[in-house]
Amino acid sequence: MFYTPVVPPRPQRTPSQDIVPEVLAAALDLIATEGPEGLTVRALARRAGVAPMSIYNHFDGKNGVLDAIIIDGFNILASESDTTLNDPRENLLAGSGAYRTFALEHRAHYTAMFLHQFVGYTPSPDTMYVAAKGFEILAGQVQQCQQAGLFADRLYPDVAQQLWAAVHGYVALEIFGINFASDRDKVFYDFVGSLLRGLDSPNA
Amino acid sequence: MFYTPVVPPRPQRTPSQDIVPEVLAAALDLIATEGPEGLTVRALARRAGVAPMSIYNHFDGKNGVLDAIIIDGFNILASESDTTLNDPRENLLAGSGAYRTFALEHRAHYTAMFLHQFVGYTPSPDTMYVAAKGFEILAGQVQQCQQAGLFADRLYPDVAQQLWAAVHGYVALEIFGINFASDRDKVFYDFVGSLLRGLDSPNA
DNA sequence: CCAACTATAGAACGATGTTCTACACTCCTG
DNA sequence: CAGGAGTGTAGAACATCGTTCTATAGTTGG
Repeated sequence: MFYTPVVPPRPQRTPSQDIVPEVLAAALDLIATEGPEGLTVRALARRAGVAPMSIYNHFDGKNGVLDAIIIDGFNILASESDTTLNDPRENLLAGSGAYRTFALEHRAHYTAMFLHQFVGYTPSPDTMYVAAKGFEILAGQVQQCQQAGLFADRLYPDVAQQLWAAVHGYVALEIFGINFASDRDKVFYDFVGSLLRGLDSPNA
Repeated sequence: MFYTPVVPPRPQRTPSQDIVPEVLAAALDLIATEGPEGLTVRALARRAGVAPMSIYNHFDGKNGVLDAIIIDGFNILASESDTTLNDPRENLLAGSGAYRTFALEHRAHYTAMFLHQFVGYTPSPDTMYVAAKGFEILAGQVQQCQQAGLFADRLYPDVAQQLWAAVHGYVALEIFGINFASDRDKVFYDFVGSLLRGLDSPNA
C-alpha cells in the first residue's frame, strides 16, 4: 500500500551558491525578452527556479537585483570601452564604438543603467561610485587627447560630457526604435567623427 | 429641527467640460512633482478633484491620459522649435536651443515623450503620427540648410537624426542629473555648433 | 418638470513589492 | 551516524496598482 515515487518530482532546493548567478541571469533574460516592466519579483523567482523569498535573502529585494545588474554593467562597459590605442583620437573613436556595441549587445544592462527608471529604485552608494568611475575613464581618454594637442581651447570634462551626450543620444534613439538613418553603423561613426572634428576647431 | 448647511460642503460634481483640462493639468503636475511613478489613476483623480471613473469616461484610462500629454507636448514642441530665421544654419541652432528649452521647462511633457517608458503603455496611432510630423519639421530645416550649400555630401535625414541624437542625449543626461559641464548653456551651444561645423566638412 | 445624461462612490478582480510564519531539506558537527 | 543549526521553500497577508462594474445622485435639456 505504500507508494514511493520512482522519480523525485524535482530538485527541491537550489544550492545556496547557485542562487545569485541564476537570479541575475534570469533578470537579464526577463528584461531582454519581456521588457523592463516584465521584471517582477514573482516572475524573476519563477524563471530562476527559486522561491520569491530568495530574492530577499540573497539580494536586497528587487532594488538589490537592479544594483547588481547595474554594477555588473558598468564593469563590462569599463572593460570593453577602456581601449588603449596609440593614437588618442582613434582611441576615443574606438571607445565610442565599443560603448555603442555594449549598449546594443547588452541591451538589458544598458536599459537598467541609462534608459529605464524603475519605479521605487534609487541607486545604492556602491552603484553611484562605479558609475562615477565610468565617467572618469572617458574623461581620462579625452585628457590624453588634449595632451596630444586636440580640443585645445576646451575643458576636458566638457568635451567628455559632449561626447557622452552624443553617443548616449544616438544609442537611446536607436534602442527606442526611432532611428531613421540610412546606415546606422556608418552614420554613427560619421556622427562621432564629425563631432570630434568640430570640437577640435576653435570655439566660436 | 431641520438643519440646512450654510455653505455647500463642496461642489459635488465637476462640470463635464472642465474634466479634461483639469485632469491634464493634474497629470503634468503629478509627473513634475512626484516623478513618472507618481502618476497613478487614483492619485490623478484625487489631485484633479474628480472621480477615478472620469479617467475612463473622458480618456481611455491611464494610457489615454499619456497619449493626450504626449500629443500636447509635440504640438508645443513644434510651435516653439519651428523657427524661421533667414540664415538656415542659425535657424537650426535656434531650433536646437528651443528644443532644449522645451525639454527643461516642460519636463513632464518631455519625460512622457522621450525619457520614461510607462509600464503597459503603447502609443496610439494618432500619437505616432504627431511624433513623425515632429521629425519631419527637423528634417525640413536640415533640408533648407542643404539647399543653402551646407552638409553637402550627406543625406539630410541622416543629418537630422544626428542632430536630434545629440540634442536629446545632452538634454537626457541633463535631466537625469548627470551633466558635469562647467556651464550647461555655453557647453550646449558649443556642442551643437561644433557638431554642425564637423558635419559641414567632407565625410571622412 | 420630468427624462436623459453623466459624474460619483464603492466594491471587486488580478497583479505588484514586501514581510512574516511554518515547514522541510542540507549539511556540518559531535 | 545521529542530531541540531542553518537556510531554501511555500503560502498567506497587506497595501497599492490599473481596470471594470453597479448603484446612486446630481445636472441639464426638452
